[in-house]
Amino acid sequence: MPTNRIIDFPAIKVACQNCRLASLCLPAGLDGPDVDKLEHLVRHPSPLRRGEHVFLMGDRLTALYAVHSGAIKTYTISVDGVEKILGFHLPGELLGFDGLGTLYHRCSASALDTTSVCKLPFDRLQELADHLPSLSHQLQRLMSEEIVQDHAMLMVLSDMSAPARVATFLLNLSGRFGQRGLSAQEFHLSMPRQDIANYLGITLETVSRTFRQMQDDGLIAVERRHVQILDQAGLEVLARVRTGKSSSQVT
Amino acid sequence: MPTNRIIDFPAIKVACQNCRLASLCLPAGLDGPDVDKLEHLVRHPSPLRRGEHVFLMGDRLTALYAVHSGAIKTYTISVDGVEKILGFHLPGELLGFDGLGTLYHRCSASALDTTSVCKLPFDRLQELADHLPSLSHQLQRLMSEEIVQDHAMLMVLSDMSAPARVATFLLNLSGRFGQRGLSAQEFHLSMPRQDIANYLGITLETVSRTFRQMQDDGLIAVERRHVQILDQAGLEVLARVRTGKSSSQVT
DNA sequence: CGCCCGTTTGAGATCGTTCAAGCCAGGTGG
DNA sequence: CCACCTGGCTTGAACGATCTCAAACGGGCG
Repeated sequence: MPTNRIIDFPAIKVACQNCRLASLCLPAGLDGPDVDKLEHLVRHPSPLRRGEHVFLMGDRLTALYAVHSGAIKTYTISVDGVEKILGFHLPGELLGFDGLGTLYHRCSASALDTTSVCKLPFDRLQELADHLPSLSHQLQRLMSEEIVQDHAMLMVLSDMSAPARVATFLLNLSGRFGQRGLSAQEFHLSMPRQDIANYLGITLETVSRTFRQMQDDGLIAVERRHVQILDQAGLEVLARVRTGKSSSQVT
Repeated sequence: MPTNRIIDFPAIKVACQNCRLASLCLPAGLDGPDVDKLEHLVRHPSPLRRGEHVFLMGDRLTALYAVHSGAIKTYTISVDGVEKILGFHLPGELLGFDGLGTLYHRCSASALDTTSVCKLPFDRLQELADHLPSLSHQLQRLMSEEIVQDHAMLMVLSDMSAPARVATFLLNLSGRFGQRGLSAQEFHLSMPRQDIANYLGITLETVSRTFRQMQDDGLIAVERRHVQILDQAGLEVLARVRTGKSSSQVT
């Protein structure tokens, strides 16, 4: 692997203080001076290329990571070698919480695109959190939100028809892009169809067919990785179509 | 609702110090004196009857709860009124982590059987944790483990055939009963078929048929709520039968 | 004793998968 | 600059696991 010396990054100063994502990330809810302390322990490894890993399942947990730019997928490999994608992570989101129990990573994380991350060495982060309740609480909040997200995903996977899953996925991405100041109507999918399918618990053919159907219905315009949301309300209706499964209805 | 005064509980002193479940619960990893401090804030509400709630989705989070005896289910109701069961909680397990982000409960929790819980008032718990890093870390660990569990469930729901789901469910319960010093081979299902089905993302008819098939295959003996595991290895094999779904195989 | 609810069992319908072929864009080499 | 090749994506047709609908069963409780 030749060392790429054409681009040099030292000039780019990434600081939580002036990061547009601070309100979505770990600094949220911290006082200025506390953000300063947090910032002193953040490291900025050189950007990852597509497919490179942030950490691998089984690695000792040495740090938590925040996505700074690009996109990351987290996934596990089951005993029989099947990959299951657990989530896609956009700028401002933290990775690694599932390793805090055992201090070993329980899933792998790899870049979907050229991606830069902020590294938060765990020992030092923990030490700081022990002295800053506000930081400790913020970590707690973020973990809690991950649990809530996972619960939402459980609902998607157990209850929803394929079109509802895809609609939910697009709306979720759209909302997250919007939060980050990007267009919520038009965006780029950094993951292949296979990964979307895996994440949603359906096949890539079904994803493809569903995209087409949505396009024919005028809900979206999709061209390979480029997606445009034409009828958000329509998607929201579609997202509510359950499979049924005789789930107990509470009226 | 008549007040039941036949049984009186004051004589029953529930203390973390001599609770058989301490090693699975919040006191795990705390020093003796710290357990003592924790114990001073624990409250013991009178037992819940089947169907009674520990908390409701939308309630302000005032406490975390540990199951002391019995069993609890947590579930959400989606906008269109469909119930989705997120988990079953056995003695020693904590509830409420999903409310730490917003300070409102994001799911409901109800008793599957007569159940007693230990109530941990949140303000006081947080305050104590701010001064006891070991408690804070233990909370962190438990939340992390919940995330890991949810991830395992995502895998079950997106990848597995109905028989594999049921087998996984039985093995999971079996293991948890074993950890608690109960029989891992023979146990009681405190939840109806409908709830098992809902939790596993299949229909109650499929659960019923799968139980029958497993019984015919000599893997289990099942009689209504009573289950006996006859061939654990066989169940483990069954639990690995995926639906396929063209998931990327990593060999 | 009889009702009711949870459960079992059966037969047909359906959604999504499977398998298979073709397409398109981007990169490579002539 | 173009032909070719590759990998990701699309499209089609048939199959099958699981759902749906429906009916019967049985244990527990009033």
